[in-house]
Amino acid sequence: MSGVIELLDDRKRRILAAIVDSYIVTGEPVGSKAIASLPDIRVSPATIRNDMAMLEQLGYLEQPHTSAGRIPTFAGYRLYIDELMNAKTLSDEDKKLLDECLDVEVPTADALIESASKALAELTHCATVVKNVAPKFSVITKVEVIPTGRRMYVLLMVTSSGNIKNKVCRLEFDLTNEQMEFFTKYMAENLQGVSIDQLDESVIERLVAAMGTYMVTLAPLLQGVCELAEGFRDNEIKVAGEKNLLARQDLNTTQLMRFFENKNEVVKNMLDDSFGDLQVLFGEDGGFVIENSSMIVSKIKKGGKTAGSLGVIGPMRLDYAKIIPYIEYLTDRITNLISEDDDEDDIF
Amino acid sequence: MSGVIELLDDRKRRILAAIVDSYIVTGEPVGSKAIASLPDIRVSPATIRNDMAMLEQLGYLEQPHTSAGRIPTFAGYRLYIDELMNAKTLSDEDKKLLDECLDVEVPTADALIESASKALAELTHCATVVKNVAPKFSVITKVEVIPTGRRMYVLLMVTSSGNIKNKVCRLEFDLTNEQMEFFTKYMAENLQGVSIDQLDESVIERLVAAMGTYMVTLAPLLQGVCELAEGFRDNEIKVAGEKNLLARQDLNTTQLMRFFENKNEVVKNMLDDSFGDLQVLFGEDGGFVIENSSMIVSKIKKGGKTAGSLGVIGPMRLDYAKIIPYIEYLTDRITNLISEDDDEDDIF
DNA sequence: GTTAGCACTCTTTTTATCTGAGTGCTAATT
DNA sequence: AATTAGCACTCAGATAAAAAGAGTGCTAAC
Repeated sequence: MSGVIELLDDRKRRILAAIVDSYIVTGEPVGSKAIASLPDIRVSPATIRNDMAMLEQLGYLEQPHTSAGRIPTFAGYRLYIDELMNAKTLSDEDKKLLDECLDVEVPTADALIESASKALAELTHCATVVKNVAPKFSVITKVEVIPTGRRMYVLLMVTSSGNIKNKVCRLEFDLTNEQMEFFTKYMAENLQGVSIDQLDESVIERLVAAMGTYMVTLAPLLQGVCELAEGFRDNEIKVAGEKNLLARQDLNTTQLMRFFENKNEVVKNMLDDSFGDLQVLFGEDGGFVIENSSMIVSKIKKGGKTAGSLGVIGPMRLDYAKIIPYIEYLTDRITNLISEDDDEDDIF
Repeated sequence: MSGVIELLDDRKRRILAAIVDSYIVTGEPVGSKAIASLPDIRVSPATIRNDMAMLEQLGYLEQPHTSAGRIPTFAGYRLYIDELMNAKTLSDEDKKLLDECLDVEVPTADALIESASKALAELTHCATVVKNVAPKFSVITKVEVIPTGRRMYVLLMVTSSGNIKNKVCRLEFDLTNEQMEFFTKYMAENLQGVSIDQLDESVIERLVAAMGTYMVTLAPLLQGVCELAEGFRDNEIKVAGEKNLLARQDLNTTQLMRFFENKNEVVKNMLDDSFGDLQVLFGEDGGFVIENSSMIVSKIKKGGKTAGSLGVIGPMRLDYAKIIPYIEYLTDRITNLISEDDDEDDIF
């Protein structure tokens, strides 16, 4: 091994790391002089220039123009993230801060993910995106109907993941007590334990058909039940802190808008694709086109399966060394918290 | 009267109107030549220049710099809106379009206002703001508690305005059937008919005290009830279409952000202040500082009292002649729709 | 292998000049 | 008395030229 010429020796790696570090902070191309002045680099600018030329040849750096410093390429960032940066370990204060974000009243997967998302957007001054697939795993535990006015009824649906949604239905006629009791019982018998994912029009149609003609007045309620389930499913992708990005001038506003408007289609695929627990995607990767942007995503698990993901979207020059540990910590905690629930409360 | 020199004769008014019209469309200062070329102005540029100088002296116009055309001042806009512009009358298609926006499933004040707000944001490419004070008028019609898991209960609150909110409570102990029945009955006896506006901590404390020691386990539920009422109250101000404004470069992004972040405090006062049914506020008026911005607000009524307001926020150079009729129509329709309900369904 | 020195490149900043839209005033016209 | 043509004047914005500066690559010396 010692005979092999190392294309990327230790010094070059340190220089590359220093360049990315600097670029992340300033956003300006980095010159040889700036690097030479760093305390732990003990060579002259000329030497650094040679190394930089080499790093450029290897595809880790590029020059915006001849007389400018260097900026990292995609490959440069990747290497930095995978091998070069020294991820900050979280201080106890950091952990305490993050724990507080997860201290929600009722720690369902939903509430935890949502709260983490908002906190992270705040902390990083970036946008965050969450995907919550808890609905897919969760089943209906309860459907209630409650009269609230003349011909007005509230449908209430509770799922095993602890989520609740309600919906007002306006009917053509008032229901008799008998009808209401029938409905509640019918729902308990036919929908309890049914996966949110499976409950679609076809199920409803079958139920309506099976219900018999006498109870046909109840059909609109069943329709409402279906819409409630849909509501749970549609809720999958959520973005927080969009405004943090719109203010930045290194990201294209139009592209951002387009992204946010189509978040459901766009992000869904990105988070679906199989990848490790934590992954960083760049700009045009994975079909979402926000030039100069980067996305750090991490998975949240539950019983071995992916229960959701939490991600930060920002400029390419994110403070990876800080943010990655943040995300890792949050997703780990959430993963633990929702697993604990499993034993304690049998929510799923 | 005929002897009095008219400072603002008909021609000057027409010229002012033409200048504002043009500026609203182009955003560029308007010169004498452009006005002279209009079909219904039959005087030379020189004459128009004289009139423009006069209009400037009167405070209706200003020049960004010597060699530029004129732009309207606040007073210019005000006169334009109050007297000069010819508001477009809505075509049948327009009305149909707007009616469709109000065709919501369950026409509560809330739903109507929300739907109108979103539609208006879309139609005008501006932000819209709504204030919904329905909660103030509405009273509690129902409080239910529904068990949904070990020590987990859903509180459901329904108000007379047809709004529903739910909240999960996690208790220290499971409730007995007896306790649940007691709670429901206690709520029905003590909170039914109580105004959302009045239900605060002090009421809850009184109820807890009156409940007796045996039922003290229920205190957290009462706390939850209080929070639900708070939730109704907090929901007062909503903004839609923020992004439409962030894209514009004639509005200061920072000021916009600040505005949106503090919308609750800022907008509340603006809409509270007594004013006519429809009002236009400019830039720095009323304490909200988005330079170069304008806000058209219109009231929604219910039984003579203000039930809410609907407003459009955009650049000063809004298409008032089009948007004002839109808002007027929408608020009128909503006012009618929620009054009809009064007779038909006795929701309030 | 490293470094000082230096010519070279290319962006950015500064300075100067030009152009044109639009005005205000005066004097002629209706 | 009101309107208009004519003209000098102003000033923002565009275009061009010049200067400054940051950073490089290469060569030759260490």
